[in-house]
Amino acid sequence: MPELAEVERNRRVWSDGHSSKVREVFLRGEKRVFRGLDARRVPIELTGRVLRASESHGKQMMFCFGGQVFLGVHLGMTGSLRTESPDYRPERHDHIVLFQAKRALVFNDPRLFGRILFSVGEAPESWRDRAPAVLSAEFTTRYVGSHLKRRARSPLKAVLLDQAIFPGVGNWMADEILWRAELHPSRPAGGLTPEELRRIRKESRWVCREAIRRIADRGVDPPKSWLFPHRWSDGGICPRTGAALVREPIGGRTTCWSPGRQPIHFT
DNA sequence: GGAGATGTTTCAAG
DNA sequence: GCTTGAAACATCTC
Repeated sequence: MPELAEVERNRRVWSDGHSSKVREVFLRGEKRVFRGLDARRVPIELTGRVLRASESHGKQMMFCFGGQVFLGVHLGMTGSLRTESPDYRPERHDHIVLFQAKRALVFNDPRLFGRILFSVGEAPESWRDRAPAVLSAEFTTRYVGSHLKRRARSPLKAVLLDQAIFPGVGNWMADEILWRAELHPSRPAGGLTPEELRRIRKESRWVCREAIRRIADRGVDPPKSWLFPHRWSDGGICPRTGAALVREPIGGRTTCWSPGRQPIHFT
């Protein structure tokens, strides 16, 4: 269940293990989540290290250990982090478990779309090269506009999902942003007026900030006044207009929008 | 049994 | 060389 705020919530679960040493590492190194790295190094480097700090950025998380050891986690579509007791026995879809004195930090991912990054000395390149956060000062209307221009012919929905532009925005957040900005998800990204561009930036930031407050800080789902609870199945009603919502694939993903509120008038 | 799922990467075509 | 769309990845749930 991992978009920006869910990712941050998962990070906070493992942050229980800050300042504690890793006594033992369990991992299923042959699994796809370790693609692109030599998984045998992971237990060798991590055993005996203290988890010093962690950070999330978009859909990525980085856990930093003593000795400049870095463990990155991407939850993919079905990944999750949780803690268990120190005598926990790893189960079927647990791919890495870090045992500490008072808990076990567990990464579970049935569908294996998630990914583990690992490096020693400095953080992995993809972490160092990440795009500006939606909530950062660099995320200006000018910045958004220049990136949308490059994707001029793609539907807005597809561009909102581009992690190099909107880090952390996933399928439901993209729908929420477009619904609030009153923009049809099929609109070509290059055809927005300056005013519409400002709305994209404003609502992107609002949805990211509020999602973190509710989901990461308080652990509750967005309320009925959002598109969120109405978008998951056919038959949903727009909480602003009272009209039927539409669900159709756009940009390769299930997309939900409110026709009266988000017209296709190509300006 | 079949379709679809809150994601990314890769590949081929335009 | 860049953009774009579709397929592939693997498993579970409805």
